[in-house]
Amino acid sequence: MVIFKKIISPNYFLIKKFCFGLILVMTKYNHKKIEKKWREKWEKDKIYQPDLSLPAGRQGKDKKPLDKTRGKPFYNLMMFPYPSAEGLHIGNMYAFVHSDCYGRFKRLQGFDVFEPIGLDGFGIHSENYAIKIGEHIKKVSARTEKNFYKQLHMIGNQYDWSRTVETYKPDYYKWTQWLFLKMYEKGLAYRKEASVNWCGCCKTVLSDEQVISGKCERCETETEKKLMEQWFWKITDYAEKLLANLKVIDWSEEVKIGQKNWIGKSEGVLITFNLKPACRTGRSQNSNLKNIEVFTTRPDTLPGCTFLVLSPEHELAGLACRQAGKNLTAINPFNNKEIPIFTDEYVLYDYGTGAIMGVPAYDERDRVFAEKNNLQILEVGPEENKIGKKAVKYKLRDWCISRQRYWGPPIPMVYCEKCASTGSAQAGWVLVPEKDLPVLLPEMEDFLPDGSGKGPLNKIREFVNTKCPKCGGPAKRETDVSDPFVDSCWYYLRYLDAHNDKKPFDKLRVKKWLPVDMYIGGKEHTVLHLLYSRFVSMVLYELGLVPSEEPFEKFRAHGLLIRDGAKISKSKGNIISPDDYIEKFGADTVRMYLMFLGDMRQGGDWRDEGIIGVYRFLNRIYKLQSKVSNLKFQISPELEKLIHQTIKKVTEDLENLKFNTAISQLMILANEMEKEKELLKIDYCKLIILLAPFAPHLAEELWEQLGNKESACSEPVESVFKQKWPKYDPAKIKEDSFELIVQINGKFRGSISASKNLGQSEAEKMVLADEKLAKYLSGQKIKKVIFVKDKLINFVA
RNA sequence: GCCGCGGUGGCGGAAUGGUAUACGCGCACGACUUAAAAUCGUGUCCUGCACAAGGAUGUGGGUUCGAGUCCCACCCGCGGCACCA
Repeated sequence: MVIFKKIISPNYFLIKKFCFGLILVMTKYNHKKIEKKWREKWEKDKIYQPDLSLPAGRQGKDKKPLDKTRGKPFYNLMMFPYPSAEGLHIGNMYAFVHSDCYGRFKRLQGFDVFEPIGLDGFGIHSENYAIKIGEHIKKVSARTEKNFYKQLHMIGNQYDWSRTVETYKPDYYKWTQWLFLKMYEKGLAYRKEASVNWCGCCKTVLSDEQVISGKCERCETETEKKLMEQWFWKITDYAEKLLANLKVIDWSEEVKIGQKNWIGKSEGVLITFNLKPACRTGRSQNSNLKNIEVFTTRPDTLPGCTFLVLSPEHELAGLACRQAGKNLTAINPFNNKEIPIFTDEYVLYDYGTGAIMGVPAYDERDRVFAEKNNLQILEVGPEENKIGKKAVKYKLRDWCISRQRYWGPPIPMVYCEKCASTGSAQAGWVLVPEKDLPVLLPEMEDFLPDGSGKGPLNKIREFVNTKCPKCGGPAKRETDVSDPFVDSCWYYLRYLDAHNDKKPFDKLRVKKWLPVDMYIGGKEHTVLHLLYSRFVSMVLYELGLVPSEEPFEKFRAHGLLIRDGAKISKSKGNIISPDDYIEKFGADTVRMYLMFLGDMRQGGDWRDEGIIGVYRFLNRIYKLQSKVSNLKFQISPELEKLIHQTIKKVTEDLENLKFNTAISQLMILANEMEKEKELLKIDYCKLIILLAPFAPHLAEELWEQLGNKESACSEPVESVFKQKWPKYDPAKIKEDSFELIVQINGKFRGSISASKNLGQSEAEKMVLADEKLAKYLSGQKIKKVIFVKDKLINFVA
């Protein structure tokens, strides 16, 4: 019996599987075959490569002339992924398909669309992942690159695959280092001491995101702050411009607010407090300071100032009181009263002047401090005064680009003692000249930090010991690598000239394509990537290398994709790999479901149950083809109107990135078309073009199949993406009748079909003539009638 | 604590101050089928026998002829920032 079961059961399942498969073939379109066919065709015909020739009239003799058949350049950019694990997850896809759908829409509208892709592979995420799985980062990167690109092919986006960039390849980071050169030459790169997070157990520097509530992410040891010399870029010089330009760029409002708050401009006053004369002659000999300057936005509260507080790093901090005492005192310039000076950590060294005036009556934190130290709280009213001078301060800090890690571009600087002593180089630091770039990231087996506090590159003597480019003497290389945000702040430029080893990007070419017309990405990048990119673009603009200060004309943030109401994360075990769904339902279904499940700006909730709806929809569209007739006949006016309404709605929704409602409108049209016995080919063609940005593979296939039949479509049979986006006829949408909403006391009681431009008295008569509606009014004393033309009538009793 | 975004059926989600719940999922019933799956059709916010009448957009107020939408206060969820004087 047991043996019998063993024999029969696999066969039984095989038979079942076969039958099921057969039915699938009969009732479903073959997405695997269709999608593979079109992916290959798109790539073979290089159909998505834009015209990157130089602007007309300015190209050299041997450059090919501008192809006039292509449209206006449209740079459609999406945030390139960082391959931190083996493969892309559905959250990455979420952003990419929306962006691609928009790009395809623009292509159909006749633009010459440039839509590139690449990998942001340098950085701590990738490095940590490699360390975690115990494999060398280079090996891991090679593997993830292959897999990421495979997945990105599968989703069917219209990428220009001839211009991919990977930030961790020498031909890319050579130019990241070049950017450092430019910054340094312009006086925007400098070195200073700054604190880093240090884990004493792992003996390594940690990034802020690796410190979870004061503890090391990996070993849970309490982290400490360690002062180290680091490289900075002077983004603060551009604070005002970064702020001011927010008014002219078309970006998601929330992101602009985020940047504004991050820049944190506040206008106030610098007030000088003289130290008490006795103090100066005494213990403050080692400081030249005769006074303390504070920054305040409330100079009118000066009368209530009863003490000063210095940050612990302040020059005079050592002399001030740690507890109530009178080591050092100052004079309040408003009332000449002597007030104590304290030191406390609640005052930040790098904001304002590193010193504040304590006004416990008006400031919550000052009051807490005063109460703790039993200080006087003076309840006096604010009073306008002219003490101090106006000043503007920003929260924005300079950008620390140093990373004491391995997986990044080495900062192209050399330290030369000889040049330092002769004063021929600023503090001994010498730039690696452009001709010697790239400074290659050396191969190393063990790229874990060595515990010295310096980066892992410090372990390689051959790398560190070098010749000074200036004097030729012995010198030492910088062993820090740069922040991955440096890689990503300029990648959109490199796409345009991805394989040029003579220069980072072509000036004329960027002139043709920049600024980026549409940039879609996550709002988690509100303040870092998006601010750094703007800053660097401003610098390049001043150098005359790019055509505009702002890199991204239009930016739209998308929301977070969650699953079953929860954030998608490994620990929750709810990670979705797009591959399985693409295998089962096809890329078109996955694309469309991602766009259908919610508003892009708000994010969405992926439910496995929901994807079937979109799958059914695409199959219905496929089957509709059998209703297409080659005969000419008059379609119903209702359907004709719906077609025009759909064109209008889908066009407007796509322009406003409302993909979800655009799809629902397509569903409405398809549902109506299904009810027809026959469809005009020209109408079905319109539906296919409208569908194309969402489900490109299926649209191409249907377009081709239509072309094999006779006539009707005026356009030649070719890629559907070479067709024109349909236009709607406003006259066909115009209604001559409408449903008059009837309200009694604001409550909906019914509606009457009426012709447009109906007058109020006419409308009242119609309501009274309606038995059902009139009964609501009988016995009521009507005080007032609100009449909104072509919309509603409201009787107020 | 501050800033931003949100809270609508069983679920994902629609709604220029004017018919709340489009579209989709699920569910129920029906058609096709020996049967199931697939597909198609009908119905589906709640209370009610009702095509009678009410009640529902986080809570409480307000403005308005009329509020999911505008204003005020509060509660909850998500994301970001942490003493920025």
